[in-house]
Amino acid sequence: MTSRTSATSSPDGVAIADADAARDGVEESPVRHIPEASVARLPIYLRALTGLVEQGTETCSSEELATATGVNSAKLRKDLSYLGSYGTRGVGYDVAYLHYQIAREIGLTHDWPVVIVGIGNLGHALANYSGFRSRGFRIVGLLDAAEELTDKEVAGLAVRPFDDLEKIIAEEGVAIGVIATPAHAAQDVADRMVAAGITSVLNFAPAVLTVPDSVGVRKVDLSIELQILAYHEQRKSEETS
Amino acid sequence: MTSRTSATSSPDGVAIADADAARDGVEESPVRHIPEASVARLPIYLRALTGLVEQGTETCSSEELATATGVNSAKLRKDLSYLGSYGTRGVGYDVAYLHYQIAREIGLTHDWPVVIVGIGNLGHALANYSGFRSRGFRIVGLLDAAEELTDKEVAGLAVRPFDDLEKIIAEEGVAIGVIATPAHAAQDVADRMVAAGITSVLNFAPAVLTVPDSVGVRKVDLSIELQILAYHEQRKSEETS
DNA sequence: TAGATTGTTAATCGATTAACAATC
DNA sequence: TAGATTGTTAATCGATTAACAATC
Repeated sequence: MTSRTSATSSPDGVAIADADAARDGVEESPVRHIPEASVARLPIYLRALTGLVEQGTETCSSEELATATGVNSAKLRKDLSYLGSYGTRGVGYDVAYLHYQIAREIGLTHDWPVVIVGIGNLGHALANYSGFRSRGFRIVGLLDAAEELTDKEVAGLAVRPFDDLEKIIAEEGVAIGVIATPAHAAQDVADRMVAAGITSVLNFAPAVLTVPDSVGVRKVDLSIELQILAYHEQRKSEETS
Repeated sequence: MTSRTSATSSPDGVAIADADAARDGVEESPVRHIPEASVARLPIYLRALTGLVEQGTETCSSEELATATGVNSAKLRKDLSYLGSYGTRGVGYDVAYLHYQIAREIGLTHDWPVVIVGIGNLGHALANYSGFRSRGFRIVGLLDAAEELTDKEVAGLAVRPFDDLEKIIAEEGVAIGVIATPAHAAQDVADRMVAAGITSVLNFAPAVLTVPDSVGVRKVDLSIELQILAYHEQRKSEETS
């Protein structure tokens, strides 16, 4: 409820969202609820649209966008219909306009300061990942508990001691934290993030995190995907029909 | 249908699965179909069980395992019931036994040689990721098109030119390939992998891959997860109730 | 036998998708 | 007007979960 306090009281103009939120809140009344499965596909459509914009394509049909993203076209139209009616019957969608509407819906028209904790191989890769910066995410802190990493430069940023966490979160108004530490450290990092005001956590550590209900957590597990592939691979060789 | 040819004709004993498959095929008749959503949770249960084994816990209830994994206990029991009846009413599950059964179901009791193509930051992180090795995945090739990387040592393996792909796949009987290249190179890499006999692809590149139906593809997109978090983060600040 | 916990049933919920009326 | 394509309906499919009989 009263969660984003530190994220909105930023002194240096990074503070976000609330003015827009108030406006949007007035105009779109019934708190449109977009199904989780649809939300998860919006970034996929967005990337395909970015590609079309770069190609100079001005208009596309749901069929074309569906092919480009590997999604069923009826599903795609239904997904888009949750956002509003941004297409034109008989014509299709204006690429640039739809791109903007999806970006706005996801929140990518905001500025999202992010901290990454744990600058091992993975943290290093994440810090350099261009897909973050290009989508409104701004890395404002790389932190690691290992003293030997302090002040080393990674992706143009000096690594800082983990104990600077609270200070950076407060100064920059950080709402989103990324955990790329070993499993045993993850819960402690999450606790400190939450205490400092972070309300969304992206967890790469192989650990289940306990956080208050008001805090969003998503988990990426590299080995789980590989295991799911192995399961299907094994099934293929078992096919004796 | 006739897909895994090169993966099974390996000359050096890496060839896998087929003997086991024949045996299993005889014993478990009706080609048990495990729902996709359940398959995706098996690795999560497996990890929790690994933790319990390490703690020396011998038995656990569905309730305990559910709490440890953040899953509803009824759902967990239903998931496990697809594998067989491995629990004891009134008692719970034998941790070591259940661990083995899940590992066997996923295929982690096999040896899975894997190649990684694209040794940038992410490929580097993947090569060093301990979660692969500890689960039966064995990295047998790190490949990159950039000549300046050739013969550099990463995770104890010399990086090899991309053109060695077919040779390594044939020699080692590789069925699973990991793509960690930039988006523009991903489809070409996938095509060459498939032509060389690979039947499962884990794709980290931000691109939609086109492969034959017989080839399994899973996609991990780091920025998509962050965008989904941003969506929910934005919704939190819009709550005007 | 009494207590505990599994494995399964069945109700519910949510997601997918073919089909088509609306409309450009 | 004719052709094209959206936005929506409704049927279907799959996943979740409370409840409980089976059974240790």
